[in-house]
Amino acid sequence: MSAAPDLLFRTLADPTRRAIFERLCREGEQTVGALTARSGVSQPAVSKHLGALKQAGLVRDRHEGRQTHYSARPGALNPLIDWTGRMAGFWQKRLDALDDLLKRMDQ
Amino acid sequence: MSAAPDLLFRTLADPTRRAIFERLCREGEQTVGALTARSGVSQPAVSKHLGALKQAGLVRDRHEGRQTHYSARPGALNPLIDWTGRMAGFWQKRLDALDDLLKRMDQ
DNA sequence: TACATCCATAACTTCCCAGTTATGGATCTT
DNA sequence: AAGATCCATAACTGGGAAGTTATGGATGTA
Repeated sequence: MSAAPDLLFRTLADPTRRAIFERLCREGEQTVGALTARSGVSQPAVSKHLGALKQAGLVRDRHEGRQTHYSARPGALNPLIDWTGRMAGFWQKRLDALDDLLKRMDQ
Repeated sequence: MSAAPDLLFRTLADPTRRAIFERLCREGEQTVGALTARSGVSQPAVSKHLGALKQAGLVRDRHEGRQTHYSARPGALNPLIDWTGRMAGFWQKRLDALDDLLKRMDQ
């Protein structure tokens, strides 16, 4: 069930897509048009990225008339935080084990 | 100087490569042969992944005779932790601003 | 109604990258 | 010295994904 980090890493690996997500985090809800304006790519490309972000649970969309508003869902980053924490944890655990060993050797 | 997260995300996006890094975190230093044995891919593929991990600063290598030992460098994950923290921070900051606004409207 | 705007999807092209096999240098073994 | 083992690099192939243009549905506006 470690599939969550995989999708998150894959989704955030693309710079354009990550930039869109960052903008949504910084500036809050945005329409597709607003995001397209300063993205450097075409509108369909932005829509596709937003689709990927949505599938990864990183954004929400809200329809209002003919425009769609997207907003970030930072909670979706939790599996990423967990993963990094786990990696650091393994490291620490092995350090502790080494520490123990050294203490036992010391006496 | 936000190039660090980019390289990290790109490097960790590949499942095989991330699995190698995870094993190094969990079990500590490993030779290329040991990593290849349970990786599901060929030895050259593993070498290539290790090269990518090394270039991203995620692993160290140590030569000993004809074998090369690789070990994880969890400190390299710091830019990732910073990035996620920053995203969550933006979110929180906007929540606080909203809170302020509501308070001012309330009185 | 007719036209314009906003967004999503389809169809296509291009390019990057993960994987392979082949090979060679370096080191250990006999 | 000869053979075997470990690893890295080169050369190549295939698949996927990010980008484009074209288009259409839905909604707002004249």
